[in-house]
Amino acid sequence: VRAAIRELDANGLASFSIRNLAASLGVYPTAVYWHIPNRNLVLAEVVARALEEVIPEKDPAWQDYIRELFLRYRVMIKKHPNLAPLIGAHLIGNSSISLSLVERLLFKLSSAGFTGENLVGAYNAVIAALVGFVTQEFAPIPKEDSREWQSRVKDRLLALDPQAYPVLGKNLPLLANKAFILRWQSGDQAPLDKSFDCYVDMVIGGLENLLPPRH
Amino acid sequence: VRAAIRELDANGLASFSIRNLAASLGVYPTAVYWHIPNRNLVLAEVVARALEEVIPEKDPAWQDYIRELFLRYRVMIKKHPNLAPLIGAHLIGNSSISLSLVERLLFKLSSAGFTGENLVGAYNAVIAALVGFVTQEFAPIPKEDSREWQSRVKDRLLALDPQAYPVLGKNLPLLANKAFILRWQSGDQAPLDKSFDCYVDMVIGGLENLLPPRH
DNA sequence: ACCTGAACACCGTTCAAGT
DNA sequence: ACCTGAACACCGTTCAAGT
Repeated sequence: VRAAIRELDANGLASFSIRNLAASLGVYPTAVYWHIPNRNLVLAEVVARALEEVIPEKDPAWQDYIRELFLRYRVMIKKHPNLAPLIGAHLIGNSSISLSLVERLLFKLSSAGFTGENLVGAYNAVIAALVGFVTQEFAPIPKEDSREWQSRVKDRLLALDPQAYPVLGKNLPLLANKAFILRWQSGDQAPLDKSFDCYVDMVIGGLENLLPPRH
Repeated sequence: VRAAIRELDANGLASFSIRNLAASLGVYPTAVYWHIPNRNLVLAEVVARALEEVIPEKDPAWQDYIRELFLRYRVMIKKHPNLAPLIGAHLIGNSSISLSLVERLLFKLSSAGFTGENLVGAYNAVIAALVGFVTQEFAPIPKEDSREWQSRVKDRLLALDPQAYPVLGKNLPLLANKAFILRWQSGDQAPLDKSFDCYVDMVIGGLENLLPPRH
């Protein structure tokens, strides 16, 4: 699993193969299959290990717990950006991810006042939000033809007709390479720090808004 | 592009190959390369085409516009669940996605009162939230060993120690296969309708909360 | 203009054989 | 217990050749 993480950090998910993993361990590809049943289970273990360090250690008010959880998740992905699509867009990890993460979050949300169906809704909303922003922020750019791809994105923005797209045109300097769909670099090159703070505020504010009225 | 969407709907992203695409068109694999430069550009066009139908047609208050946008995105992904990871976890689409989508959303957010850096923050928060939930809801399960994988997820939940995980244990019937990390089916089999509504409320409430005070 | 066909450098995985 | 080695059915992409 450690070797797999090294490989993923170095070469990305698209290039991760059992054959490369074996080579990095100085062993024949087929030897790996004595230790693990298949490629997906290697990735599941990688995801589980990475998420271990995301669980907050402190135990503050629920709002701060959630903020801390979001920040820690993003810090982890900054260290391992190539894991972003794996956690955010595949269910592979579900068989291995620690249930402590889940229990702790559920506990915090129920202490906030969510119960029953509301607890489920709030939990799902938090997990979705936790993973959603960062998955997209650190989504990989196409590997083979990255140069051409980057200039296609960039050029069509610079050549944009401000008559046809007035708000976009007016705010282009603020948006170019700093907003989703308008970026030609991923989060490791062009992080969206400010927007992420904004997003976390939105999530916490929205959750407070969702709380059933105290009686 | 139409043939590619058919292939993706039928067999998923993992199985999508230029060779299969060519076969479905009754042609040699290499013939495809006369029409498109590479596999990624096929996928970029697919993403762009799918997102066209997501733009709301009506022009209501910004809160309802955003709700409509979220609902339409989810309806589209319900029709093409295998596109979820492509849009949510890769930047491939950025070179082809229609800028009208962006302009319309920016216009609505600026009409709500967001300007400058706040506009960027709100825009990024909305796009992240829009794609985040649905990407995870419809994330594919491992293809080859789906049976074993499903029972691994299911069995460890059913065998869970309620002493060690009290909140999780107590709410297990509400959570099993209905909450992120605790699911063994994807959104096409086990949709998270209620949680999604909850999530949209959270996002809109959070955005209102984010608005700079009127003067 | 558009397709065939051979070729190259890759994959995950199985299975028999070694030590 | 753990690894080698051959093999199978796949990939994306290039390049020369056909019509």
